[in-house]
Amino acid sequence: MARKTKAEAALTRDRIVACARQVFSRDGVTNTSLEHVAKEAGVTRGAVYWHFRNKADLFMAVRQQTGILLRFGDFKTGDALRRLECGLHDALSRLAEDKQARETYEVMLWKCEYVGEFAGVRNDLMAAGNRFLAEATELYGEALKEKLVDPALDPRLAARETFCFYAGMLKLWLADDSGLAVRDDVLKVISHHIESRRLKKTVRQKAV
Amino acid sequence: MARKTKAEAALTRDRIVACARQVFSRDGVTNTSLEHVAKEAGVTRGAVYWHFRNKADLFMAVRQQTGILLRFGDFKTGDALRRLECGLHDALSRLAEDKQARETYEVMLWKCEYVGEFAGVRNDLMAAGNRFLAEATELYGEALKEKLVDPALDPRLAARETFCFYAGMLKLWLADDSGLAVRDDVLKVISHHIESRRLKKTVRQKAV
DNA sequence: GATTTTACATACAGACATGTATGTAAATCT
DNA sequence: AGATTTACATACATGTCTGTATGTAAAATC
Repeated sequence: MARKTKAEAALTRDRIVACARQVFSRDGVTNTSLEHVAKEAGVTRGAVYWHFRNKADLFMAVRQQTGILLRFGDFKTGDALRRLECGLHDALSRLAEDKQARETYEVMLWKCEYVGEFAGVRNDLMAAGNRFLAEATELYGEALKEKLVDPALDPRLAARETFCFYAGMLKLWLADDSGLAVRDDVLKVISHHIESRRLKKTVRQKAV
Repeated sequence: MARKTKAEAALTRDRIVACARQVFSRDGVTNTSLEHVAKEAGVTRGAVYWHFRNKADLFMAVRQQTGILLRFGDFKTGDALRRLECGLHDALSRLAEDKQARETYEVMLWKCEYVGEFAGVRNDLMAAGNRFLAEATELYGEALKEKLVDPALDPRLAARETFCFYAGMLKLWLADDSGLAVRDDVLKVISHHIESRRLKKTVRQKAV
């Protein structure tokens, strides 16, 4: 077969990854054979095995092609609570707009078994979770200093709570057909979660 | 082969289900062949196919063998918020004590791909979720009537938030090795989630 | 311009899973 | 007590997936 140019090869690689994501999200990771992926991408398994060592390796590439969802650092305006809210808001909005991100996360949360070679992926996920926890703890700490929240609030617990909330929301949002109930008003639910912590002025002055 | 008595047959059936849960939780649903399950249970695939139509059917049996985790109805004492808290508390405690429940939920949340025949299971899960939502909404409504919470609280949104929180907490708690951080103080996080909604007396009287 | 890689396609061998068909001895029914 | 059904074990036929080995024509290198 006619050898492809380097640029062309990069294109087929990208195409394979994109098709893998699509097929994974349709059939589940374990159920999709590399031949299914290859056929979808218009190549043979030879091409897939040229670019990737095996399915797990391809799966990693799928994950890498989709960037991180949550970037608290992007938001510099507003107080700590608002920055938290904006971060979560932004993540869910991106999910709604970006089909690629949606598919990738659906695969990770609903169409993948974290076993064997994939157990490592779960550790990756949890590492990302720990970064979330650290950032959220930081932000709640700030909120405490700025007296935006009940002075008795424990930033560590609050961050863990928000983490659980976010993880569950993401998963439920992605449960397509059945998740529509949650999907309708995620943004409101997020605001509710964050804003319900905010102390009203009259409350802050007169409470206890 | 010597035909077994009805009682004996029921025992082997139970044994197959129990072993299936164990193997599922170790190797993932898609990766386990019915022969693996059979071998673990000390029978052949013949026995498995006698009792179950296929793997999906067996999986349903695994789910059914483990009862429902969350029973708000069991708690009659205390105000609405406390009953909510007790329900969540109880679910997580049961998870910590009951290995069977732990394995079953680990399979459902981490070791299963919701695709094809298993898409129906996800709908089951979401139906259970809707019951959760209904009960939680009810309880928040009560809390509102009893003036335990901010009168501006929207029970519907609050219930959805708690639902997301619970779903994420369950999933994170079950991420064994990596989830230990969350596991240590789930109970405190739950209390934090519920109690942070409770209006303090001085606040309730003087706010706005 | 000859040589060496590259980017695949094709071919091959082995493992494994599934569903069903068939056999069978004992439990259950009548 | 004979007939029937049950609770499996065994055997079979088939499809599928994986990894690797090999072939090849054109890029890339020199």
